[in-house]
Amino acid sequence: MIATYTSSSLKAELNEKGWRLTPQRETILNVFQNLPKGKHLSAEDLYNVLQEEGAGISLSTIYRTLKLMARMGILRELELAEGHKHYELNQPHPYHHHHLICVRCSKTIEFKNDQILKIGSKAAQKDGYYLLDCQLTIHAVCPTCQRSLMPT
Amino acid sequence: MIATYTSSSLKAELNEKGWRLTPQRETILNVFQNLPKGKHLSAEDLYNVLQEEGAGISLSTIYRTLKLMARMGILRELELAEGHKHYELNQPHPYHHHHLICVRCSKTIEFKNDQILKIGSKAAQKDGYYLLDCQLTIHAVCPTCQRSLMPT
DNA sequence: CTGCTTATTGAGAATCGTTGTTGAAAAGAA
DNA sequence: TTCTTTTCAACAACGATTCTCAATAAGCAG
Ligand SMILES: [Mn+2]
Ligand SMILES: [Mn+2]
Ligand SMILES: [Zn+2]
Ligand SMILES: [Zn+2]
Repeated sequence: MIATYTSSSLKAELNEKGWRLTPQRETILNVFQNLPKGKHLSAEDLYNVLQEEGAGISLSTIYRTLKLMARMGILRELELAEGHKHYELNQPHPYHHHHLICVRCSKTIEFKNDQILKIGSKAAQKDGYYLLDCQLTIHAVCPTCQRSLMPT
Repeated sequence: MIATYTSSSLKAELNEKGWRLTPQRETILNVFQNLPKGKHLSAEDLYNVLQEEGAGISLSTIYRTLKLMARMGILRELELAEGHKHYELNQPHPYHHHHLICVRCSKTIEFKNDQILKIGSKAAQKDGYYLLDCQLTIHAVCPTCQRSLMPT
């Protein structure tokens, strides 16, 4: 987990594995770096953001880039109970955080806890795994949905 | 989180919300209750198991039941990096556990940690959420895949 | 037990997020 | 530059999940 990527550190990390730095990849990383705290983007969200900014990157490239960056540990891939994945920068302590999700309305709250990352690192290390991301996901029912009479 | 459901405790919990106990729901819960430790089932896995057992339950019903039971907190819905969801019984301490997943080959290891559930409960409680499930998911690269020269 | 109301089922069609395929363009090496 | 390899955009294809709807059967009140 690197705190902030620059063009050249991104290039270095890509080249190390035989990949290339393209304008598209640089642009996409930039969007995530300038994202407000607590904001998560789906592939389609990102596509729309880029359209508005005039940087028309194809959906295919977006999907490929998101997956690539998630596998490199640059982005976190989140399942926020909406039928599609969301992504955000994978930042180290003290920005590292977790998600509390309402399974009914999908409202999501972020929270921090210093122990989690330690527990996760230790678990990965114990079996010789190289840690990419460590997320505590809490599925729950929010106060509003608890009050709602509607079942389901 | 209830340790073991019987026909009647399941019925009670369903009826409380205006739902009904059907033979299909009872059968499906039974499959999970008799599943070997560490085994997870996808919707299609479950469909096949039921076919072999002679209890032909339709895929539609399986999907509906899995979602229902996950929302009730009876089952856990897991994202094990294979493009589809997996399910297992949602059991309390000391059976409650977490998952360490290789993002390349999807190999999954289960591990336990007593603190996690406490941390999760506290986080949910703080915001008035009703806890259903709490899972620490670790994305990593397994030793074998680290050695493999193949990128991606 | 009987009948009524309404949740649930099964079969298949439909949806939609994601992945695969292709020829063209761009990056990196020499 | 020139050659080789990777990446791109566009669109087709895929597959997991959801939806639709007529038929069935829980649950409940009498
Ligand atoms: Mn977040
Ligand atoms: Mn498990
Ligand atoms: Zn809610
Ligand atoms: Zn692996």
